[in-house]
Amino acid sequence: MTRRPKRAYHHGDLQRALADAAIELLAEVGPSFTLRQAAERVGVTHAAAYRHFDSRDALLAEVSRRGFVALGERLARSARGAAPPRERLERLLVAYLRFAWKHRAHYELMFGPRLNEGGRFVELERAIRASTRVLEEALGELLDSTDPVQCRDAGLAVWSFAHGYAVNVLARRIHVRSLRTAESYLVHLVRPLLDGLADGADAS
Amino acid sequence: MTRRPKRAYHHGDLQRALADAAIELLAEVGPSFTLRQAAERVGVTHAAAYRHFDSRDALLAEVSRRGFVALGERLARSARGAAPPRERLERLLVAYLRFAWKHRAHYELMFGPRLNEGGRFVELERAIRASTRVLEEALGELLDSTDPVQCRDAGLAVWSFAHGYAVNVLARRIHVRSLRTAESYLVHLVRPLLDGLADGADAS
DNA sequence: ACCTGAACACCGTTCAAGT
DNA sequence: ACCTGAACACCGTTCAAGT
Repeated sequence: MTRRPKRAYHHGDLQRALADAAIELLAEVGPSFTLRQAAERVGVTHAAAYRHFDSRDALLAEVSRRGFVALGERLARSARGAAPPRERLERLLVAYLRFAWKHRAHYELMFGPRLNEGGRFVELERAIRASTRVLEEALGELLDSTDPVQCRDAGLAVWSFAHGYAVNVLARRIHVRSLRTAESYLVHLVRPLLDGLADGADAS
Repeated sequence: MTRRPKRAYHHGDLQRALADAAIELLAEVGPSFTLRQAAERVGVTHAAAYRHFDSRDALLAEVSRRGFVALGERLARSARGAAPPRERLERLLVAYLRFAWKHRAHYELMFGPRLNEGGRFVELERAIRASTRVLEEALGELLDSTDPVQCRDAGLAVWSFAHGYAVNVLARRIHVRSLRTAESYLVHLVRPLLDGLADGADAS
């Protein structure tokens, strides 16, 4: 489909506009934002949304997908500068935390109860996998390994750690005064894990 | 399951009955269960719920609190048998995963967007802290340390890891055919972290 | 093809009134 | 003190009708 240049939303890409509005509302009023609010923000009747999304959950899934795409981009950019793998990993983790911190509600939606039950929303799945690829690559270098299984395991371990930490920070179960504090505490806490991974690779 | 209108509830502990019903509904229909459904299950008008809870969120907070109490009990019980700290920790992690697996929706609610914003719900906070105490104790033994800061850091690291792993399993981002498989994979993945923690304690 | 208007069943919350 | 009945504003979803 051809994209009309700078038309009003009504004639242009309403699907995209609704997702944009939903992401804004997520930041402004939280996860209980309404399909009708999103439609109103775009300047369209709420029934119009159903031309582009099967349900509110389908809209949420698209919002979630866009979140993973954005997260993947941040991670990739943060790892760009050439650096020893150890430092690269720490930068990745910090970038991960920053995303969760700055897009709190969006992040919580991404990791909330499953939006893609039943195998629908294949694109969401793909976006998730792509977002963690950078992590596995950096770990491959740290472990000096090309074994995909080993890299996947390590990637999963580090990702799980980062996510669990982010959740604890967002829920204020960790008392930090600023994002900066949370960042350095994360780097501090993850050190044993990275040490353990690197040593384990040596031993084998 | 079977609708049984319990006459006794009306004169008894309606607050408890509503929370019970909510937990059942969480398992049966998921997180979008309704305050009205809970009231109907108890055999009471939905307006009656507001005599015991300020809002639906308050009911959710109570349900969450009860979840953390239950989780704390499982963890404590799983660690009871005398065993080397390493094995004890692995049992704790397995018990943690089992809880998340068996009470999926309840667990997701517990770690979902914050129910206790604004410092209300102090009891929820206390239940959360209590549930992780066993973890810190076991880590104190592993690290052979009584330094509370060190134990808290280690506890936070292991807890973050366990939570992140559980979320990835529940979201089926990790492909496991059974709970048993998920358990042993968890033990496998967490090994580097425990190694790193133990080694780090030796070095200092 | 895309959107509107109107309707439906349902929801959280409130409150005067019953017991 | 605890609960009911009725009401309010709002929601997700559907669909015939407009353009």
